Amino acid sequence: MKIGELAKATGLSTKTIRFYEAEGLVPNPPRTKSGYRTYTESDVVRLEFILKAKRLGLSLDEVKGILNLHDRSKPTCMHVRSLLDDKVAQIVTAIQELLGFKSELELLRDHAASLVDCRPSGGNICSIIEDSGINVASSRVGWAESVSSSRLDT
Amino acid sequence: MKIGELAKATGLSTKTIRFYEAEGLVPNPPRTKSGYRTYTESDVVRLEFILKAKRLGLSLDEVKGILNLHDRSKPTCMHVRSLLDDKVAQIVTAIQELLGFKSELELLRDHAASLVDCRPSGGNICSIIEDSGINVASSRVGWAESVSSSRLDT
DNA sequence: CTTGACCTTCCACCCAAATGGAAGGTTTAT
DNA sequence: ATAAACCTTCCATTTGGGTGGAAGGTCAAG
Repeated sequence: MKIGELAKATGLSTKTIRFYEAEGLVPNPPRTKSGYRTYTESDVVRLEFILKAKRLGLSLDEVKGILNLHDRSKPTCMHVRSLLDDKVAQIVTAIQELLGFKSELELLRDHAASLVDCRPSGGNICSIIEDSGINVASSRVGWAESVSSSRLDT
Repeated sequence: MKIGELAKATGLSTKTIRFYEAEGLVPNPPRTKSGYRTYTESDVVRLEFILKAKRLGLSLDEVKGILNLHDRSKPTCMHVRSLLDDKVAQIVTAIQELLGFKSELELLRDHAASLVDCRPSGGNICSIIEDSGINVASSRVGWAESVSSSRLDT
């Protein structure tokens, strides 16, 4: 199977497959004498595995970790279970932060709705934001960040 | 005030302040005859405003939009309110997606815990993932993405 | 007068996960 | 024989929010 056929079989682009190869997610395939990559069914399986794992929210690095274990014939299930546990925990944390943050924003929005005059009374730029009681010193820089960043560092 | 003092006053680095200037978030400050940037208290206020708005989950582009309105003396509150409304809506969507995804993962994890033997029965790499019923064709590529991407595009 | 702390500009690089394109080689069908 | 379709490698770009460093100018204290 050439790379284009593999691409069609998996729905990935040839670019992406070569990218995965460069990233070490798929092994270097044997080449024809003219240099073309040749693949087998097992490569389809492997790429589909990668797609499923990605769909589960695993990063390419995490998928790579699982595949490396597999390739060295070590059991992957414990590893995968703890990865999944970590993901669930991350999601729970994210949901909690989002809920807290949502009520913070709603409070603020309702306060804004109650302002008779839109011009700031004391604040210099926008009283909605400046009267918000938001602590500038806080390290949180946008709620999205608490939710991304999924590396587990081995 | 020189840039280093402004940095200390706001907790930002001098790099970041110059970056914000390049991005149009803070105006070009007057310079000393030797080229040093000179700031006043109002720049402290402006940077603190930016930090607060960022803390509220607004992107630099969104903050810039608010500041531009303010600098042209147009009322910003309506704009800010709708920005806030949009953010709340985004958060609600994100929470719903996360909840759904969490139960998906939990199902999977519980299935994994019930496996007596860790070695895959039919799957080739990891039965937890390969038996997951995850649809490869799905376009979702990780839960984090549904939660990031906060542009509102005017 | 020199040391060290500060300032300037500009350019490159980080993260993830690819995508786009140029320049050139190969295979297949007509 | 030649065009279309495919393949190769390598390099640049994307997004967002900055960070690092080089090369050089300036300023205050001792």
